[in-house]
Amino acid sequence: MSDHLENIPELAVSRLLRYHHILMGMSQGDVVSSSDLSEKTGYTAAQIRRDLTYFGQFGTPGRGYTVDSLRNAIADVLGINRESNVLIMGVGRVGAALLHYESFEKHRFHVVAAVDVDPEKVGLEMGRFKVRSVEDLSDIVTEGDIRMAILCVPPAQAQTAVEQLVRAGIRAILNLTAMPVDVPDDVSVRPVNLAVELEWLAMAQSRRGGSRGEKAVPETGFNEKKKGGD
Amino acid sequence: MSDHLENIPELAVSRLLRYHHILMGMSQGDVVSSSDLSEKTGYTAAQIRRDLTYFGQFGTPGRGYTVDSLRNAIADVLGINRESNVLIMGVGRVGAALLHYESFEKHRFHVVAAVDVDPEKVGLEMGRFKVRSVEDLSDIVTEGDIRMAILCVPPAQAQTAVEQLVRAGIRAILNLTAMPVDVPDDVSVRPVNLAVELEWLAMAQSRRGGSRGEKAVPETGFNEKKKGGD
DNA sequence: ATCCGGTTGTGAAACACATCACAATTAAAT
DNA sequence: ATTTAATTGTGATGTGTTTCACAACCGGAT
Ligand SMILES: NC(=O)c1ccc[n+]([C@@H]2O[C@H](COP(=O)([O-])OP(=O)(O)OC[C@H]3O[C@@H](n4cnc5c(N)ncnc54)[C@H](O)[C@@H]3O)[C@@H](O)[C@H]2O)c1
Ligand SMILES: NC(=O)c1ccc[n+]([C@@H]2O[C@H](COP(=O)([O-])OP(=O)(O)OC[C@H]3O[C@@H](n4cnc5c(N)ncnc54)[C@H](O)[C@@H]3O)[C@@H](O)[C@H]2O)c1
Repeated sequence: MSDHLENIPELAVSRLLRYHHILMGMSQGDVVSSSDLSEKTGYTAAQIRRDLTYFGQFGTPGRGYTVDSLRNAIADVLGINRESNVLIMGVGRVGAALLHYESFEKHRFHVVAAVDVDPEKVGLEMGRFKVRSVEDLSDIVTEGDIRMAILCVPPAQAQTAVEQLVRAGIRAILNLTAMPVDVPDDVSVRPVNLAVELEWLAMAQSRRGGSRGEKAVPETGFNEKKKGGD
Repeated sequence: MSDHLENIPELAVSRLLRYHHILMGMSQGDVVSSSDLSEKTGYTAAQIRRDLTYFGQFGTPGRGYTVDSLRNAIADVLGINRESNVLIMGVGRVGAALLHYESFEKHRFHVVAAVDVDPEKVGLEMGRFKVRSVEDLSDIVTEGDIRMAILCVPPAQAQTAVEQLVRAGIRAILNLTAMPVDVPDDVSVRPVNLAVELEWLAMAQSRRGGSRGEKAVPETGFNEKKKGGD
């Protein structure tokens, strides 16, 4: 309960996020040992214990860690210990699927609004939402206390849409578009690109016969930087 | 053009994948320097050059690298220099969106079939596909020469569905389900979980005022290992 | 009260990775 | 032909991360 996020190794941070996620799926009262977590993650038990010592001591020797307090400690140091409201931008096939998806709630993310530029879409009821116009974006963001958005507009509109989002006050964007976007330094973008994910699989494929795919490997970063091809 | 994937540092591999992706979006004839790539990726130019020396020398001093040959060399060493056929399993909202998505072609992934368990869905025309029954899975996989699948069934069916896929001969699975799944050692799974991606953003959010989010960070690994909660 | 199996927390050593700095090389200009 | 400006490829160095191995610790059994 001492050190802060800045002094924790980047790679440890990505693992902490993983532990957190696993702990979210365990019953509060339970006790979990580093070797339990090792089995679930593929990381070594020693590494897990080391990761935890970067910011405190929570375990009891001979027993392990109590799920609840460990999860809380991690969430605390990662700064993900609060509720977040989320906006969906672009209600096409992907955006519509997201509006019917309920499972974000468990992770304390609340989808609270959806906007589209297409007059045909504005006003439609989808899931438990009414699609609103992108013209009202600023108001929606302010009223809804929204700081995060999921971007699912066509790639060609990605940059424009991001600029609208930023102007409206959004500070974090999950970019489902395959298109890289530029943002100011104080806005975070996290790209998700299924083609890239498939490429990882293709790579793993071609490794058959080489090293067995045991070792777990690190996690990807924060911001995109410049424009580039698709 | 000498060393093999196994002796390349894990972290370098993840960057190579990134370079590859960027090069895919540039015109073949062009020349690109390590500092160009540095701007686009956020990695230092020295690091990029170092990454490339792990498996050969392709540049001409004073000019840089020709896009085409560099991309090819990377694709070659990563083993992603071939076409792959892909199956969609579960044609709900997400699966249907994927069936209308064309952009995988650019990356040499070809969606060639879709299956569902629901008799209401089987036989429907979606995009340019006819949804087929999960009972015909083995035949479809064999006939279509398919080794990769994108899993978009409900979380509760994830493990069952994966077992069907593996039995049918699929060797690589992109898991869009939020549910971790077990697979044999020689099958690769790549989980994509939007809630986790949102958590990265929440984390970046809470850093405001701390370290500027400049530094690019590594990329996540191959296989899940055991079951766990959602 | 003591022992015992199991587990944590952590120094120290080993390893992997990134950065630095520059000689070698090239294309283009003169 | 020579100069110039640009850029590569890489030893050497330094930093960051993982692993090892074990003393300290805890709770429960005897
Ligand atoms: N469909 C898939 O399976 C899939 C897979 C991976 C990535 N993607 C990407 O996700 C994005 C969305 O895909 P989709 O299939 O839902 O596309 P879509 O064309 O069905 O939907 C796009 C929606 O965005 C709206 N829009 C356009 N500009 C806007 C703006 N400035 N503000 C608000 N709304 C705006 C459009 O009116 C439309 O309703 C695309 O970038 C696509 O490349 C899609
Ligand atoms: N909807 C979203 O925005 C979203 C976002 C993130 C993740 N996900 C995940 O993606 C998955 C799919 O989501 P969805 O909204 O499309 O769900 P959905 O319920 O609309 O579709 C699921 C489909 O899978 C089929 N199915 C079930 N068992 C099957 C089997 N054994 N073999 C073949 N098909 C089978 C069902 O018949 C149904 O058509 C879920 O796991 C969900 O958690 C969805």
